[in-house]
Amino acid sequence: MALGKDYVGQDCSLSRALELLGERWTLLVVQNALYGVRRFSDFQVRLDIPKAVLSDRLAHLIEGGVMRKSQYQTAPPRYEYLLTDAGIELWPVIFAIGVWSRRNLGGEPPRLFRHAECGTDLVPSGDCPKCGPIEPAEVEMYPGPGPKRMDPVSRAMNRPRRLLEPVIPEQ
Amino acid sequence: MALGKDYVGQDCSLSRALELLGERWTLLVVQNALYGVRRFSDFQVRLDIPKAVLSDRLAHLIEGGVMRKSQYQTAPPRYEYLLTDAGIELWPVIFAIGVWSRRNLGGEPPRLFRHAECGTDLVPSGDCPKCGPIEPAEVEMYPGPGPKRMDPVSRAMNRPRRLLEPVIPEQ
DNA sequence: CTACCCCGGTTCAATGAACGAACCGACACT
DNA sequence: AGTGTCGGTTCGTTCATTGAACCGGGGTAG
Repeated sequence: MALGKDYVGQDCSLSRALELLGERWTLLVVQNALYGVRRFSDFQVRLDIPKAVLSDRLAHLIEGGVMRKSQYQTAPPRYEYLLTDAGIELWPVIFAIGVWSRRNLGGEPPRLFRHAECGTDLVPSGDCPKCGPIEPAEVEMYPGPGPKRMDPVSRAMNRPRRLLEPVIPEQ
Repeated sequence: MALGKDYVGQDCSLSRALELLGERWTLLVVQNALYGVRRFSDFQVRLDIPKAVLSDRLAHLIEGGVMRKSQYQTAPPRYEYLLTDAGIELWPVIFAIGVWSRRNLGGEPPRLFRHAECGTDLVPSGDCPKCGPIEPAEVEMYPGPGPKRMDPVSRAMNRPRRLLEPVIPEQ
């Protein structure tokens, strides 16, 4: 999507954002990164995405300044994929789409979000109703009533935890 | 994207929303509907989108309850495409992506948004800083410094006007 | 009456993207 | 020496997008 045959000629910010974020899987990758997924193989397990596509999407996100690649061991060289500040700023977008989806498409949420400090669930704007606007790192996710995946990565994510806190699948 | 090879197995609201909204062009169609575009040919002129794709996307949006088709003349039968309430509720999502894009990808905005009643520009959350949360119908768009398309539909959109107010290209 | 235009589409061949299976290289462990 | 893990790449098949051509109902100008 990002080469040549884009949303050329569009004059709005939305089209520029969609060239980067509008490809299939991309927003789900960012969402999982917010949820703490960092490793190539963990994204792959959680998303059931072809490796070639994941590789392509991560490359585009890095190119676009949304994620960055960081080496976490040298022998053999291994990398993890982290959100940049620009990427973390996508939290309101992802939360807003989730809110819209639950209101308008229905379905039980597998995860809920509350302000870690005071335990109050976030309102649709993404703010804490008691404390006002909060950072993604102040948000705690905890299991909701909806169905959950049972792969090791998802299971590690089903414990209450803050956004951006690294997911460590057991074994 | 919406048939068979979807984001099956994903457990989150985001993936359900993306099955409907994540296809190429779809969010741009919704955005233009919020900006007042209603007719098939006007979407087509504004977006430079293949007719077959536009037809497909409108059908999916109707199926998903985001838009509805309304007859505006009988001989010959002509239809316009309107947002449902669910569709109008996508305004915060679209505004949030636009805000993110301007902050993180740069570029001059061709359009700015203010509260129609008091004339104050909206804050990133989409609220009016003086009056608090407001409805999309209370938002007025007006030309910003960025480049603008010059097709008849876009030209009609470059005058200050409220969201959802129908665009009527001259001629 | 005829020709042409507008609107809202559909059809079709060519191109490009996504999928999934197979493979690979570096290293660790047994 | 063989097996396993991580982070990929390669490749043939399938699916989606594109742009051009076509179409039909009706209005309008000559």
